[in-house]
Parts: sequence; C-alpha cells; structure tokens
Amino acid sequence: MYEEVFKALGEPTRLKIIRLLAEKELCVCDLEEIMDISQPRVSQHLKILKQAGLVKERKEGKKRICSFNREFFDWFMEEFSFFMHRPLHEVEEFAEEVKRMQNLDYDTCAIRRKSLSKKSRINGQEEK
Amino acid sequence: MYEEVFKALGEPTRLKIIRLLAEKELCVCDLEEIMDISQPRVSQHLKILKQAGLVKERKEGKKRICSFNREFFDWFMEEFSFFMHRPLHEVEEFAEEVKRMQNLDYDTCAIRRKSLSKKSRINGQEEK
DNA sequence: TTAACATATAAGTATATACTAATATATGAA
DNA sequence: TTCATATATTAGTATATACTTATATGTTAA
Repeated sequence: MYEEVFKALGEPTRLKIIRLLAEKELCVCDLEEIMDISQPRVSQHLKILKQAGLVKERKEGKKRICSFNREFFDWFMEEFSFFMHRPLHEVEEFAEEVKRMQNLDYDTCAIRRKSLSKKSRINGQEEK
Repeated sequence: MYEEVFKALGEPTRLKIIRLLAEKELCVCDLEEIMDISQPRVSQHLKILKQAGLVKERKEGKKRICSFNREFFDWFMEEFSFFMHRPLHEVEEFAEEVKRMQNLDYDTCAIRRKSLSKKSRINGQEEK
C-alpha cells in the first residue's frame, strides 16, 4: 500500500493535482483549465490518485467533484512514519529478512562468503 | 524535490532497503544477502536512495556502510505535510495556477467555456 | 429524443525504469 | 605487485508509465 501511494505522489502532474485539490475541491474540467493540460490526462491521473486513496469524488449533476482525502493522507503519513520507526522484528512481513540479518554476525563479508563457500562444498558444489 | 523522494520510496525493493537500513546500518553485500538479490541491483537502488537524500554512506576499509538518513526523512515528512496544509497563495510556484483558479468563479464549466469562446472571438478566432 | 456537456476509456507511441550479465574500479592483504 | 574482495558502472532488454488522439459513456436540458 505504501508503494501505491508513493508512486501516486512521485509524479509531478499528480503532485500538482493533489496540491490544488488540497486548496479547493474541483471537477475534472477545472483542473484541465487551471493546469492547462488535456482532459484525458487529468482523468487518467485522477484515477491513479483515487485508487491510491488520496482523492475522493462525489457526483453533482454531470460533474464529478474531486477533493483531497486529507483524513487518509494524514493517517497515511502517520502510519508510514510509525512503520519506519518500529523495531523490525515486530514487522511480520520482514520475518525472513530478520532471520537472515541474524546470520550476519561476522566481522566481514569475506568471512561470511567463505562460510557460504564451505556450505557449497558440503552441498557438493566445488569452489574453483 | 518531493518528486524525487517519492519516486525513490515508490518502489518495493527500495522501500525494503530503507526499512532494513532503518533497523541497522549495512553494507551492500549485507543487503545483497538479506534480500537475496544481485549486487548491481542493490547498488543501483542505493544510488537512487542516496540521491534522494534518504540514505547516507561512510567508507570503512573496502566497505561502504549505508545507513538510513532519519534526520532528513523526518524533516522531509514534516516539510511535505506543511506544504500540503499551506494556503495555496503562499506557495510561489503555484502563482499561475492560483490566478487561473480565480477565473473559475462561475457556476458551471459550460458557462466558463462560453466565456472563453467569446474571448476567442475577440481575438479573432471564430467558433465553429 | 436529440444535443451539448462532462468524464472515462482505448489504442498507439515514446520515454523511463528495473533488471541481468558482463566489466571496471577501488581498497586492503599477502 | 598481485590477488581477493567490495562496489560501481555499462550495455542490453523487457516492462511500465505518461502522453496524445480518437471514441465511448453517462447526464442534463431543450
């Protein structure tokens, strides 16, 4: 989920769109004019922003009024910041990495490599 | 600058790298083993993370010890959050957009379009 | 129900990105 | 100096992304 949001944010047109929406809710054709870009371009970027959760939409007559989802944004920033501060062993999806990290308690990569080569020998693969 | 950082964060391999570095400083070959990916792949992603300011590096013998630049990260998150909360007229790079936004005070896009057509006529371009 | 409007989607294309394999560079040790 | 190690860079390739143009869908008003 982090990936999707950051991807959405990591593109200048979309960054501009959400900054504009953060000021004021706008429909597609408003954005089209303010940013001076084509309608499909606005529409396509909005789709990505909506999927990421950063933009909300409501219908009003023919128009779709888009707005910045500030609640989600604030929550997301908090959440990610928290994620980046947690001790890694608490993060389930990193279980494998934590394990491998513990096998790292050697002084140098070199020593570790030798140990791996030894393992290879044991597995019948000869070192050259 | 926001764009560069978000692009760096919006990729699973890099996200994993900085989350690992947030736990513990590591050299390239450590990451290689922990993540079980190729050395150039680690190296290339680290380059992008360093350019974005998210990763620091120090030399120690043959090794380059990489670490998460938490000071920058925390500053960046604050800064971006601030950026997203400011009134738009305070943000210099949006001067043009703010101007165009003020020309938006009509009820509907349709009306706005007609007005623009009128302008076109004045400029000598005929409506079809 | 037709016309105008507002938006979405599709197709095509150019550029960007992420990867692998091969090679280059840099550092410390023998 | 030569070798092994640690990392960086290059070249090639496949996929993803952003854009444009054209077309489709949905909504309101005449």
